[in-house]
Amino acid sequence: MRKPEASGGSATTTKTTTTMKLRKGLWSPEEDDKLMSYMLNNGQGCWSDVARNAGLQRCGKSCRLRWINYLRPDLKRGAFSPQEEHLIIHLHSLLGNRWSQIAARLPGRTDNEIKNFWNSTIKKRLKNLSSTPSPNTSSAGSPSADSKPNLFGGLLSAQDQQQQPQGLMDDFPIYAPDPTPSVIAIDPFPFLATHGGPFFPATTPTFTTGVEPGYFQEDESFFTNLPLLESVNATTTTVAATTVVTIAERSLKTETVVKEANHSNYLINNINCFANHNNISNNNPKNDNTINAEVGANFLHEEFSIGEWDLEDLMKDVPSYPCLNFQVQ
DNA sequence: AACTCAGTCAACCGCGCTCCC
DNA sequence: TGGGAGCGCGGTTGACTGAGT
Repeated sequence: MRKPEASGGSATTTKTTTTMKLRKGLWSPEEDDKLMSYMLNNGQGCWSDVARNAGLQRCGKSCRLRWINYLRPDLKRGAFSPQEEHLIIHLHSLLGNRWSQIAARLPGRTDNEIKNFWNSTIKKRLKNLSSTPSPNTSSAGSPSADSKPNLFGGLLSAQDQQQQPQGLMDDFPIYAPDPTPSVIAIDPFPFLATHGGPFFPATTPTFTTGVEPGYFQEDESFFTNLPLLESVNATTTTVAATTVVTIAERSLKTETVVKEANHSNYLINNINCFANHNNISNNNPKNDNTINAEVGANFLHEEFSIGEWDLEDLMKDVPSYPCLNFQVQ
């Protein structure tokens, strides 16, 4: 971050507005106040006019950025929720580095925020995962190709997943439409429910295992309509537990190949790890932040490849939010 | 307490697109 | 049709911060 130039510094000269040196660097609270009150009173217009009329010695571009990334009243503050993380990963797998398009589908988040989050957190995590050998490979002597890294700090193997008793994965949250019908129960945008968002009912339903009648299934819900790459490839059997991993890896342009392995304990560790990550207890999965989704039994154990797809077609059912176009009428 | 270093994130930069004259 | 202005976007920078030593 840059230090704000001292108010009244080089910018406050006797020069005319047009020749006045424009300020750079961090915004002072006074500047924020000016821009905020101007925007609330006048709405968005030509940004150079905004800068001029609001009495700011900033370029219009800087004003625009400050407004979009910081002052906009509909911004959501705070850390990304696990659901948002997953959604970002999923959308990134579909859209690539089109941060603005990803942000348009994450209400209250800015492209800059998402970009930073991706570059600082997710990217690094993926990098670590891609280079993390399986701890069970000590006997094998080399990192196992049978193991599958996940984003949540461990490794999953396909056979682990296959061999786990059904129900073990019940707390593993997913957002991708599963081939099995009884899936998906995450509210990615609780504030939308609170504030009567465009795609969710005014009251947040309690998400429990299985389908919420008349909710995700009947509405044009976000997640059930989110095109999953697997569905794009049409022939791939999907397992929820590996979906995030798969998508993330795809985003790194790596082809996912899941083979059989024998790391059952690892799966358990990973489930617990992820449950902890989401503040979920396997014994008592229901709390205020419950992410409770049932995964199908179709654990992935087949190979699939990355194909090309039509972006517009992929995204046609994914709602976007006009939050980047705030304008006072 | 002092220092180092990695992580975070606000802001800038440059490019490309669109619109208008 | 060409050029300039404005805007949006993605990449990058660099100051700040907190953890580790």
